[in-house]
Amino acid sequence: MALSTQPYKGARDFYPPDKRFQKFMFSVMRKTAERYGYEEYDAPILEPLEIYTAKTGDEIVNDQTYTFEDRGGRKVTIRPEMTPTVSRMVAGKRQELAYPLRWYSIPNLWRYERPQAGRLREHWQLNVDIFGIEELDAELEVIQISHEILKNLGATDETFNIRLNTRKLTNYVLADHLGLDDATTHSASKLMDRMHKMERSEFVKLLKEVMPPGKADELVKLLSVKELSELPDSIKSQEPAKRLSALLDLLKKSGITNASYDPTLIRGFDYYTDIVFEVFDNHPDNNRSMFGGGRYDGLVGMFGVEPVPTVGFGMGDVTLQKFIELHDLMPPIGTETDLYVVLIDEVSDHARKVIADFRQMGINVAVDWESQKADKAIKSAVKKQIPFCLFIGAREIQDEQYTLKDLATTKEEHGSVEYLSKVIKAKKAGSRYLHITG
RNA sequence: GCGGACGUAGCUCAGUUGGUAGAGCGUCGGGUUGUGGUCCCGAAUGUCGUGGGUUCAAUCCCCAUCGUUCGCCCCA
Repeated sequence: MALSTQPYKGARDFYPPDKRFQKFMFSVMRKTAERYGYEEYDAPILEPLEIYTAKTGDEIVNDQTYTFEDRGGRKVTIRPEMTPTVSRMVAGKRQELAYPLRWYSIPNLWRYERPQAGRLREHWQLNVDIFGIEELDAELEVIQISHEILKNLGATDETFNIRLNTRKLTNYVLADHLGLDDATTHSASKLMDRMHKMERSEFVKLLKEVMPPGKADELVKLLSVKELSELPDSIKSQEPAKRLSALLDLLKKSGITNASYDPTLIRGFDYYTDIVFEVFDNHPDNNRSMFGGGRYDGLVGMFGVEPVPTVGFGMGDVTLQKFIELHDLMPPIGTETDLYVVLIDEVSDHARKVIADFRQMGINVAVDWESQKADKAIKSAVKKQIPFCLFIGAREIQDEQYTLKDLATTKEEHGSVEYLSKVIKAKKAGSRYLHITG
């Protein structure tokens, strides 16, 4: 019985071209985060189950995560998200860290679920968090970073939009303004989160099943506003509304033209305490939320230390890749190998020395040790997308002038190792694919 | 966890109202033994996802199972 060559359900193999693309995405993420002074951290992929159950307080965690018992009888979970982990790390050094902390990471995360479009069991997610700032500057900075990553990937403001809301305002509207009890507030907010996914009449019908019809009608009216200013005075005069309004203003002043208020925005996690945001793809074939984040001031405090105000977001690679493909932002990404050496006659000490010299010059060299025929070696190099071929045969060895072939232009030139290295480097520098410099 | 669709060559797929299969692309070889992408010629490759059932006979029908995929629940 032959073994299957397929990767595990819901997980992916990254063949070199896939990995190249991933490295490209990650490098844009890293460079953008670092431009804002964020530092990279990492942590174990395994965590004690409790850091997830304590937060959500539910057994759902058991059903939707990879959890097992280790040989010491400990319940262990493969991390499904990074936020509890980073909160744990901050809490662990609560007193000695220099605030504000600006941290980022690109962890591999796992959840036990049925795979579907844009959602696998395994994915990578950029996590950007700022700890220790209560003011809106934290929200502004984090949203700027997420906006700028998309821009640095080549996206324009027209291709996506940023929606904002605040948990506090939603709670005020449901609990205080409409006077709903806790259970009704909860079920109403779950419905609100799905409002855009259904017909309006369907939404109203479902809403009326959980609350008095009059209140449902009023809620629908409040959820239909496009701007904070359209809300009744009694609501928009509340602190959370003013705060959100100020943030929207700051975003506009920062040149972000695609951010707006969305009263239906909730986000699934319970740990958000105030402002939340989500980034939506504007492409008709992918009209969905790509990623988001918000303020969660209470999570660090769960570890028994003084709480730390925190704002962060998570950006997954699967949805981001879909965005890049749909908007045709995929850059040509070649191999890291610069040069494919073809030994025409035989492997000589001279040829070995030449190969070593190229490497010494900083050129990434692969050698075609076996193929005697030049045409096969060239085909192989083309297939590997290596930009240059170098021929070393009797002629070259004799006059120490080697033959370099540019596989894209088919042009050849002869020269010393030093000269040809410069030619290769010049071409490499010209093919920079990042939209961000450095 | 629930429901739909699908599973035939490396890839994309055709096919058989039940008699053990085909195309295109790709791969490999040759034309062209120091030069690729074009062209021409030739070749290889399948337990028709897996297991069981019905049948003289199953890739086809039935059941189960695994996998892929889309959606629901849930929500990175």
